[in-house]
Amino acid sequence: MTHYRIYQKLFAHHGPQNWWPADSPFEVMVGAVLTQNTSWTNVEKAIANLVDNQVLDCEALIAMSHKRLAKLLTPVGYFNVKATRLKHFCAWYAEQGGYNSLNTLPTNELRSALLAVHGIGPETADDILLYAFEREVFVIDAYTRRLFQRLGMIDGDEGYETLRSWFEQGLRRCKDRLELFNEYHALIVRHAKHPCRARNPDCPTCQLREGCAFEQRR
DNA sequence: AACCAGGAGACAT
DNA sequence: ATGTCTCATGGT
Repeated sequence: MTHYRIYQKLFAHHGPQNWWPADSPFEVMVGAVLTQNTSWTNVEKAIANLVDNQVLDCEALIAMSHKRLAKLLTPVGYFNVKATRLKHFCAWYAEQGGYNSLNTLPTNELRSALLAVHGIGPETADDILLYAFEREVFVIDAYTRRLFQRLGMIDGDEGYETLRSWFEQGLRRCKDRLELFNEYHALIVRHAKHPCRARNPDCPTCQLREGCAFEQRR
């Protein structure tokens, strides 16, 4: 089964996901940091806190105290770690001249620049590249590993870069890759949250098993 | 009441 | 290069 075929099945079953849920590229970046190992519903609460206090803004986040920021980030957990990471990111972001300035960089350079920021790892960097800077980068996360492991297409212990290039190569000839990568990653997350338990020929997991085994506890 | 959530860094081996 | 630990709230 090809990468694209699995995408088609996911799309047929779940429909368009309209990611990333945010009102601006900067909000995408903030959300990308806050959602590290954290459910999105908790991130929504923290972002609402930032909006309510009028600090969903690069300069405002830099200016405020660590203590106050950490308090607003309470719902996401790891609030001390994430307050530090957000501040590091914002300082870098402002220093680099903001969105338009960074957007002039080619994808590879922008990616290494992001990875050099404390608190931005491969997945967060790729979330930002794909959903904020609209670059053709395939995001790998734990769901992606588990799904394709259960599909028997990978071992599951491959390195991040290995998997990313595996997906990007597998989808290299597809048209509208930006939209494809955007939707594909969102669909994988959707499929993890809403596993299909019935026999469904359009479900990439059900197709191989009786009942959707993906994300089934024990 | 354990378990997981749209990970990353520090540190030891 | 490859494991293990920590960070921490909120929903199931």
